[in-house]
Amino acid sequence: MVVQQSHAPGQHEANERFMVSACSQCQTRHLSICAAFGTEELITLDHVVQHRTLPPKTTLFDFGQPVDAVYSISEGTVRLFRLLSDGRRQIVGFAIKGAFLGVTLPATFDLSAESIDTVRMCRIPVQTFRAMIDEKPHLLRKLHELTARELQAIQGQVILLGRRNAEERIATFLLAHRERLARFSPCSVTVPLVMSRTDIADYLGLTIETVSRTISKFAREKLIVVVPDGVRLLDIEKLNHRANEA
Amino acid sequence: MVVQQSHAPGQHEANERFMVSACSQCQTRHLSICAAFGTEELITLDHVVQHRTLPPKTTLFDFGQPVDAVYSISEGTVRLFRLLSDGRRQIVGFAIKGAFLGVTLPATFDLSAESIDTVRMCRIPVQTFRAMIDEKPHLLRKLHELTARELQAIQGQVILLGRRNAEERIATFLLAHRERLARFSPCSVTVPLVMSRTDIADYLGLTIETVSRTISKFAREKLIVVVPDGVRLLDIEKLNHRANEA
DNA sequence: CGTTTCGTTGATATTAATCAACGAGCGTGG
DNA sequence: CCACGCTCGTTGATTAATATCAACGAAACG
Repeated sequence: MVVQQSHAPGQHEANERFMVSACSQCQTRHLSICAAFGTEELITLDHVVQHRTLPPKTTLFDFGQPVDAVYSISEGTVRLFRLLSDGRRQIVGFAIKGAFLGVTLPATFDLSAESIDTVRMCRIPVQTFRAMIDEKPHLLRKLHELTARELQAIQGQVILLGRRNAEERIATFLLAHRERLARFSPCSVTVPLVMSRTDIADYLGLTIETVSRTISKFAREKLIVVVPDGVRLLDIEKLNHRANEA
Repeated sequence: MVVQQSHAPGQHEANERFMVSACSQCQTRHLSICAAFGTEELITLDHVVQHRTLPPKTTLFDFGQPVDAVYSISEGTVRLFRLLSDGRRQIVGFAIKGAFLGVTLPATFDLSAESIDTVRMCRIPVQTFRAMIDEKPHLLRKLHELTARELQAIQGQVILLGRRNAEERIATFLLAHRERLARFSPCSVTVPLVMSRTDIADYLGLTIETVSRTISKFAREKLIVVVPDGVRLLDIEKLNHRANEA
């Protein structure tokens, strides 16, 4: 669904001539909704998909906007959020490699989305996508599966926000984020955090100060070490215990 | 999907002889997933569906249990929740008439469910349901639609729990609950609350005391009146303002 | 090199939780 | 039928957790 990596200007066209399908070569394909496509469908897809690279802090779409396209993220991190009228923000999730934005196929976006770092993505016009769903029950099945997975994930978020304290939230977040990233990068105790403390705070229903203090506390207790753009988990055992406290 | 109402013992068999399909006579059919079924399918359904009436405070299923059946609620209220090991409870939703439990088709239940009051429901063995989905793309479409709607609803819950204070939560809950109930009963300013204050607290991520105090405060301010088993909304305008404060 | 953003830390304020007491309603059993 | 014991909701007093306000240093940025 996305070409493997950026090419020198001249090389790009060359690739298009040689490759049967750029989407079929896509590294994130098997992680994404595109895993549901067969070879011919991928070729069809090549003609409708728009590959885009977004700089950091770019809006993908805004809450309430009519849905004109759906997105598959192939690199980078996107924050999905809602703003209250007074500026309070709740981040509902971080979309990373393989994420599909638009599982609910709403008429208007039910969330806003912004790139955090540089994001590569595939944009599919929604009418095209709907047409494909109508043709292929298999795709609808995959879409339902993705929606179901998302629903289950967000149920966890509800429990976190409703009934867990600051320490449990941070510990849970670090462990869960590591887990998510482990799907690609070899499983490491170093958890890269491309999002800011403010993003983490708005995701966990806390303030930036509480996030900072709790991370500092964990560091003081030697559960983690803060490293540039992330944390290294020193004691996953104990961290897990702090996540499921009591 | 469910017969209209309970019958005298002898009458029940009589009805079965006369009616083409009990499910086709179901009052809640058009509100539920069964709206996706055609006439012949409803007849098929009659043979696999188990109609059950549960007394209050009865477990429908427990978190982690293998999913053996899915449920359609035709009367009463069910609480859907997760328990933490120390007894903290987070209610994720209240299922009422027309609700379908099992939209994500998981292998094991991702929530626990208990009747709050007397609940009438239709139980469909999961393998039967899966088989129907495999045959009918239309049903899968409906299921996806339900899952999507649920996902959108729970996103609202995340925003509520993450970024709204006690007053906003209570006001939002009362208005939203009224809205949900308005689908059946003629739209009234009286909101029946079958669930206890503890249930409301566990749904809104608060304590029972905070719920009680906030409701009392709204009553003192003449926004609502507490009536037996519910509240009457006196000033929906202002209540709405309190819900979306700032 | 100034300026802005970001993360950290400290002091204080505020919200909601906790602890505690009480009264009303309800079901049970004497 | 009444008395007892529950559960439930309410309210008050206090505590604890987290938010808010404020200051600062370091890194990033133009």
